[in-house]
Amino acid sequence: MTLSTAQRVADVLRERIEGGGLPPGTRLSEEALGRDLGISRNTLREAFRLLIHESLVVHRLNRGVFVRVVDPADVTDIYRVRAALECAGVRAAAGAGQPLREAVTAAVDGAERAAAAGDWQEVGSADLRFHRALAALSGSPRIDAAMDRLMAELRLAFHAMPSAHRFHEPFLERNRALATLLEDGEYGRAESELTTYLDDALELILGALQEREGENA
Amino acid sequence: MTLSTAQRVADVLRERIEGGGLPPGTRLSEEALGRDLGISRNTLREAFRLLIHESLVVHRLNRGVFVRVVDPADVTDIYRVRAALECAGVRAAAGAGQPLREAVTAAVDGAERAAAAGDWQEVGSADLRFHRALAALSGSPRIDAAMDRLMAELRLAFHAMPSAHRFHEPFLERNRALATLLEDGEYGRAESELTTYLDDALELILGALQEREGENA
DNA sequence: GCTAAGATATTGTTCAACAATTCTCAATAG
DNA sequence: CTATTGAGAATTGTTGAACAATATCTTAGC
Repeated sequence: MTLSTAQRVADVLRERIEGGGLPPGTRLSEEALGRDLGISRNTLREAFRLLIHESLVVHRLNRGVFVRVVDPADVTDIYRVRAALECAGVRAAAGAGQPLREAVTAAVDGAERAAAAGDWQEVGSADLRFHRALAALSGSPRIDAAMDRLMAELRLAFHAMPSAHRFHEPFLERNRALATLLEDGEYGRAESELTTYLDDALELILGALQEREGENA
Repeated sequence: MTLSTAQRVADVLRERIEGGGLPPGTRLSEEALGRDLGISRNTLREAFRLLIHESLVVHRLNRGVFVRVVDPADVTDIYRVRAALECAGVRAAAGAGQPLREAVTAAVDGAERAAAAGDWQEVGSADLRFHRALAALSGSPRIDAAMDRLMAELRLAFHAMPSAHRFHEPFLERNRALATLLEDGEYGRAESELTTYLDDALELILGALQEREGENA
């Protein structure tokens, strides 16, 4: 057995959460879930710890674990941190190695290919890879890890987005523009464009969240 | 009891580690520690997970957990992230609220008072507060949390520093200069000064680590 | 001195029982 | 009718034990 039971259970729960089967705010009862999955409470708790580390769920003492709720304040904060890390990457681009710079271009290429094929889910993945590649230009393992956690949190918020197509389409062109600016060494302009880019994306998401909020009235 | 057993155990271990009672590289035996602290292995492992999340200890599969060893590559990476977060704070200074800006000045004041009193340990604490206040200008809870983790990691490396006095003295003046630049709205100059400041500090620490490395030959 | 097989010790995983805490909900006082 | 309180139910926290998997140490043989 190369994968522990707890890991497999965590995989199942991760799928259910990201698939929408377990909506944000849901309480994950140890007894009910354990009986459902045929495992002991202790093993389930071990699985919870893995998901807590991914910040997919949160743990409240003596109250249990709940599927993470990402509210507008969280999304705003996530974009603040992204701006800091991705801008730092852009400013480090001049001194970054060739492989790191190529990863940026490769992500944009992938997004355009996926868009041409109409695979908008893959466009979304490529977009995440693009932004991760920007931050990775710093060459910092800690920044890479931080970006991964931020992206995992964002995925939860994306559940509220009505259409991946409509959300990602306008950014395809801007991704390409950013990549070109970097290739041309226009780091200052790339940074200011990236800043407004992130502000625009944040506003789109916040708008979608607010609309969805209105529905529950 | 408002704190879980695991949390209290984690607190005890954190103190022992930061106090030097458990030097970097020490293996934390589950059975021995559990017997020593009067808790079960399961609870101790829960405490370990909290410390792992703070990156005070590391876990190696089937080998147990060890007090974190911070090597030169780690220190370099930590300073890369600090540069990204603190510079982001400086650039957000214009839009930051009055309390956040006052915290920066207050930290510099505190450091100077402590230096005048000859309390160099307190100078070190005030210096950390100063840099945390810089990053906090972004107004981001996630950035605050990240800075706390980075500082905790750095404290482990500081154990290798021979003299807090010699290390901190030259930066007292530069802290004041930075705070003044911020008060005067000279954000561009503040950022470039901060960048060279962090580079200098990194070099000092790396030098000290290398010296200490030489001693163990 | 070095290698390999076996013995020992430690961590990984799972379980079931008990303790401590929170939650539910009806009864009561205002 | 609302707010409070308290007993009981439901849920999580903690423990100790057992067994499996892995690493480390010991020893025999070359």
